[in-house]
Amino acid sequence: MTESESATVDLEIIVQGTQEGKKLELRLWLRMLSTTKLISQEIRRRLRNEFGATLPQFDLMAQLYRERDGLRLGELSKRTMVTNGNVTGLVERLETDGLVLRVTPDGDRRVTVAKLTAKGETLFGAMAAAHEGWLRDMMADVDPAIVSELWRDIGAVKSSVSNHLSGADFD
Amino acid sequence: MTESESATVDLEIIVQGTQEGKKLELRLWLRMLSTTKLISQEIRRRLRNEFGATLPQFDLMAQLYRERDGLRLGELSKRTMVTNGNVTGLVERLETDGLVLRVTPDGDRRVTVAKLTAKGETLFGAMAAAHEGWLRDMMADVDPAIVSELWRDIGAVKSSVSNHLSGADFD
DNA sequence: GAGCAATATTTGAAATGTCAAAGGTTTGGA
DNA sequence: TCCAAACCTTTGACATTTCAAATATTGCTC
Repeated sequence: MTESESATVDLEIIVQGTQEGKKLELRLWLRMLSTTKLISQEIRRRLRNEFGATLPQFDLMAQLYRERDGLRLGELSKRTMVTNGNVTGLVERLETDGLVLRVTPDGDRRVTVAKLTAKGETLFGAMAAAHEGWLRDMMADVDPAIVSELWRDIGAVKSSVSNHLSGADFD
Repeated sequence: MTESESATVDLEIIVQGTQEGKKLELRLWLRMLSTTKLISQEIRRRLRNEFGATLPQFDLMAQLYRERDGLRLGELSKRTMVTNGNVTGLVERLETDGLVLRVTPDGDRRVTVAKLTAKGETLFGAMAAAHEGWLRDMMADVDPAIVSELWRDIGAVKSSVSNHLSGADFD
């Protein structure tokens, strides 16, 4: 490549958005992923140390907490973004710990509905309060206005992604 | 609770920032988590369908791709944010597939260094190119200026989180 | 030079994760 | 009515995940 060609290329890069423009989406994704991992690990560690629970269990219980009548396993699977087979084992273990109850409704015997027990509700209440505090602490250095902006803009990302999925997925 | 008390509470909520203000960090976290899961699942599906690879394998190979001399397993563990024990199995399977090579350097026999094989480099090159394209596609509806902003602001979140970890973690 | 702390990886147990196939149940025509 | 398609959950094979304990090696100290 001659010098003049090189200069031309550089100009084009600058015009198009400067190097970073090229892989912006990739860089955003890597940063989202590492940040999410960091926060997840911290929450996982605290849930384990303070409540003896796991993050997936917490997620599942969160869904049941706001649906006091319980949820079908398939519905739980959608809401937690966890596969059906996985939900089976998850609920199984929570039932063993007395936090969740499984019921088969009269109308349709294909269905299994999971509900929080009283013990489950109590435990989740405590975990949820702590969880919210942990997040506030972890994000304490971030301007609330920025937090708001992020919430909105990540919503836009989620929308875009939802509209460009290859599989049979949709939100 | 009387009606007047109830009204007072409502007013306070509004003054303080309207319901949403209260749990902003929690809401941001939930949205980050679900968005990350969504993107991860899409990438995982495509890696599997088009290359027969898994996301953790892809991540690990990405680190080795930019360090042609290889990396010690402990270093791989830090960079991929995966535990030591996990790296062992991951590298083991990649070695079985002929994508990665394990070497023990002369100087220190405690150490294992993993390197990409020629086959591994070729495969990863193809995966990386596709991967970048998938991300561009998925985020196609998001204004590049927003993507840039998100990259910066999520960096701020990551910083804040890093400074408020309970364990012996730091970045 | 013997022993002990520090370092690096592996191992083992338990939980989570995916996918595909298999099991029951319901439902809606023919 | 019967049966095939659709629906819901479970199962089984395998990969990934964490944590803690076990191994192996090095390096330092006395």
